[in-house]
Amino acid sequence: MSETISAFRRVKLPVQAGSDGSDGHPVENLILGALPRAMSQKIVQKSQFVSLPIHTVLNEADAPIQQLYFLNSGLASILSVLRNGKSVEVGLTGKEGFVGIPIVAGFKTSPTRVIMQIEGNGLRIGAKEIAALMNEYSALEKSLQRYSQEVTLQASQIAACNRVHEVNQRLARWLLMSQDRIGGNSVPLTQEFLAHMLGTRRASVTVAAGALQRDGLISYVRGQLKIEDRARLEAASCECYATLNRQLQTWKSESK
Amino acid sequence: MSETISAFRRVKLPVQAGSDGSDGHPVENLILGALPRAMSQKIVQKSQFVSLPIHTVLNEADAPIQQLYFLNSGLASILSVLRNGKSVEVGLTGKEGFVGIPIVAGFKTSPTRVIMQIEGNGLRIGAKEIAALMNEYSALEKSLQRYSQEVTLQASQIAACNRVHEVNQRLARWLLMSQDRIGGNSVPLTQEFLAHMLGTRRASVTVAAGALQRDGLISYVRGQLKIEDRARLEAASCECYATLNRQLQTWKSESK
DNA sequence: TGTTTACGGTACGCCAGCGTACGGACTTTG
DNA sequence: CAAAGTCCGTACGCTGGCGTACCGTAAACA
Repeated sequence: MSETISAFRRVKLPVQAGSDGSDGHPVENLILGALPRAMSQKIVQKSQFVSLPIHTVLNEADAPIQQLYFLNSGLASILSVLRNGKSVEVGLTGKEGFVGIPIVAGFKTSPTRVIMQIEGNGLRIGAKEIAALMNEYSALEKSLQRYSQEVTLQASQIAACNRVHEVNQRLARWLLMSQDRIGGNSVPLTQEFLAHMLGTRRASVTVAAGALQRDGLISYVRGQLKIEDRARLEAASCECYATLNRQLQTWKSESK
Repeated sequence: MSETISAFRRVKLPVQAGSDGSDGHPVENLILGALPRAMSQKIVQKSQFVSLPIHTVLNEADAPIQQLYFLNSGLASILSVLRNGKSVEVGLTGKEGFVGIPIVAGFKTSPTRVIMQIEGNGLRIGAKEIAALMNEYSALEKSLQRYSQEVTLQASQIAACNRVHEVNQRLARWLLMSQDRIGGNSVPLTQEFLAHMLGTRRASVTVAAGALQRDGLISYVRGQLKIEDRARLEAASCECYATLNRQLQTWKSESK
């Protein structure tokens, strides 16, 4: 792990023209989509459409959380940052969720870094604005709380997984989880960054991914990874993937 | 790890006489203590005082969460349970918090097991009752939400810690965290269960604890562990302990 | 076009921790 | 008091993964 995570560059977020809420940009975020249209419209009005290139930092550790993001596409990683610059992924967010969880409980800072792992776009809204909207719309508040709980679940499972499962399995789990969140079967990601996600060496990823490729579960070339046989990839993964999904499913049915 | 975690026995919880809310049992839980007296009184009225012997299961994984616990004393571990019966601790709760987090977000089940690691007592209240009270008192709801977020923080940090830090450091961290939660400097716990907490072998704990004892940081005999030199124990622990505390402190000041 | 950078394959020595097992000391129970 | 159980120390072989380093090839850039 020669290169520290500080290699992530800060990128300016281009605010797209026509992002005044008057549309032009379809909202694909699932939390917003599940809200009554009047409610989500109001949120869209108060927010800006932003492109989110790879490695964009959405939240920096210990920095005040100024805004919240609803992703439409792409994938963000929630990272726990260690003193030596290393970091370990503790959660994954795509269009099914939002970024800026501590805000929901009324906190203004977070000890975790959130970065775009696969480029995409989304809606950005100020912390104050969303707080006001949460007060106004209890349905919004509830669904943000629910998603927070889902991320807690992820973190818990990953905590256990990191302790007891080996790289091969964790890699398979990560690929499955990311595919679920971005859709499609192509994951544009280098081994270097996969290593950061899994908190391991790049060389270990090379070996693990090599084995998966040899067996025909995945294929890849220079930062373009493709899932070839999802069923067998699930079999190669540790139980954590299934456990997580099962619970998310249960919760989904409970909240109806 | 010859013995699986299923060795935890289910224990009947004796409901103490005089626990009708008319007192006799002082409330030492900090969440309840921080609420306006009228509010906490109401909660106490609706709940029962229970003794919680060691290894009592407060929540079983995947089982419906029937009640919520406010501990007055003792220590509970939140465990992620794996298929092979092993389990890994992802969080710690004492009198500063409560047990039954998913309820706050409206979920009825949890994938984690919560057990008493150090005996104590607390208040038990039905899930429905607390839900009703949360509706009535937004201050209660807020503080439960805040604590949920603190547990998420724990899980995240532990996820990273489990990945990159070694047993010695993790053991020191665990001892410090538990001391913070129970007060005093004596931790009644065998190496066997410490191993379960840290997700490692008992033999590894023996070695790590042996080193700490040799250096005079702790001392122990047969399940009675004592912290002798807290300052040096902090130095022996990984950064995770300090990081966690710093963030909790920050949040405490933010929520004023 | 040639040069630089990014990405991935491989290798080597090393070690923390695993699984397992045995034995000694203390404690509880009959 | 003996027997059974609990708790802890220690040991041994083994391996997954670490740190590091080097090299080939593909892509990006000047």
